[in-house]
Amino acid sequence: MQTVKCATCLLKSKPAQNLEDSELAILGQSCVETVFEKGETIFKQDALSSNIIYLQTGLVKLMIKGPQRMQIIKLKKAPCFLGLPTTIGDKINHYSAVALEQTTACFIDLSLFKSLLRMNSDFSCEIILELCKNELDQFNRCVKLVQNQVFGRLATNLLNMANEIYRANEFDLPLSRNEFADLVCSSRETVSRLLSELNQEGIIEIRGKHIRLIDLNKLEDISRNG
Amino acid sequence: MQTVKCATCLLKSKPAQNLEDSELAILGQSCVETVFEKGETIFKQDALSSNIIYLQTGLVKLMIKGPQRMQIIKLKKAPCFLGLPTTIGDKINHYSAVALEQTTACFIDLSLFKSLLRMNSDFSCEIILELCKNELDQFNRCVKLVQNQVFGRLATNLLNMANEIYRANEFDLPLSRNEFADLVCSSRETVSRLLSELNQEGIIEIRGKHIRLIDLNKLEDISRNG
DNA sequence: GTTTAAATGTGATTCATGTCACACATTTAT
DNA sequence: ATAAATGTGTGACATGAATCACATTTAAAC
Repeated sequence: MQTVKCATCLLKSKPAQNLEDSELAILGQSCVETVFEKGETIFKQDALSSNIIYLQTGLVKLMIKGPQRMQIIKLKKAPCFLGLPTTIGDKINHYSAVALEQTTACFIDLSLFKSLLRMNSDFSCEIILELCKNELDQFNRCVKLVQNQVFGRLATNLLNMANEIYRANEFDLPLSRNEFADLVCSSRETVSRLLSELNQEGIIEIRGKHIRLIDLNKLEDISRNG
Repeated sequence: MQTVKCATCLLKSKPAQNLEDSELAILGQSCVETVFEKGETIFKQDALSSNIIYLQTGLVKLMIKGPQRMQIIKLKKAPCFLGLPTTIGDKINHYSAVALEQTTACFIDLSLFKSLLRMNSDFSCEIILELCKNELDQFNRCVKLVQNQVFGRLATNLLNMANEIYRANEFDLPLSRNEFADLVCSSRETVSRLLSELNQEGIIEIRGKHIRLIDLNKLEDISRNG
């Protein structure tokens, strides 16, 4: 039964914890679950969209087309909602989402989502809170982007993956060097060079995509002042 | 009577158009109006805050402390709400707001604001919409920041002021060269140089702070591809 | 009106990082 | 298994823009 499924699955997300059984039941009726393999596009910039996406499991990159090249604006890890800012204003996606590993996503009809917002004020307040947090994060990302050099941004993103995504100091990079460059807003060559340098100085250990953060203090320092 | 005042003033903002008379009356009771002169700080990063600010008239810069220097993240023109992202999560301001011209601001108690969000779902939906729009804007700003060079960002911001803030091709820059540099994420010297250059090429005309945009097409072009 | 301080313009210099070039490795297709 | 395609490391070089240094203008203070 889909109703049950929604109740057990969506409840992992903080805003949805405020939804009542009856509301979850409504959700369940128009909630479609889909599995995406690594590399598959979940939604695409400039395409029409009338869904909010709830990311049940997996990892996703959000990408936006710039004047020169594609850029990764952030990584999103399940459980979370995707595509609120892109869907709720007009019906056109202003960025793309691509799976970085096998990912389960539920498509929620936008009008249904909106009526949930109206029905349950605790739910909508949590959504507001999350949006506010996102905006702040984005502000800080911007500031770092300008005032730190590539070295600092690289360190920041490595730490971020360790702390927020994998919760471990050893993990496999979910991105190619090229994608990593798009994330830290640099070029493939520079990223490659700087990773080697960190490796030589014993701050990290890197073998292909596998990475181990060794000297966290030094990384923090580079992240702040680099 | 304060109640009347709120009804006539707040209604200019789109989200507040959804508030009912009774709700506006509640607002009026705990809404404090203050006038800020040019240069005065409305709220300050790292300080405690328990207010949402409604900007009635005027122009404000939002600034954030970076590892090296202060940076202007955006200009906000009345009428609008200020400080949602900074206040609603925790109680600490994550950025500062400073008046760029004489500005009238209403301080709204946060808990009151929150209860309005709960009471009136149309209101909260409009707020969500505005937050989503902000996040998108911020994404795009980030992308431009990285992929355009200073010339392009300069042009973008000039056009922005003409179109969004002053709605005229001739206006007085509300910022010093230093502040303008903080806005386009560059240095005072570079901004000065590039403005001179645009002036010499007859794309803009500049005399001190007074600026006139002449060749809008060329500016658009620089804004896109510069 | 004179003095002082702040804001601005412009040249010379330096540096981080993007770009080009190519070798090598790894994956995918045939 | 071999070929083709894609991803990666590293050197050489070019360049946008920050920084330093100083002249000059504008605004503020007395």
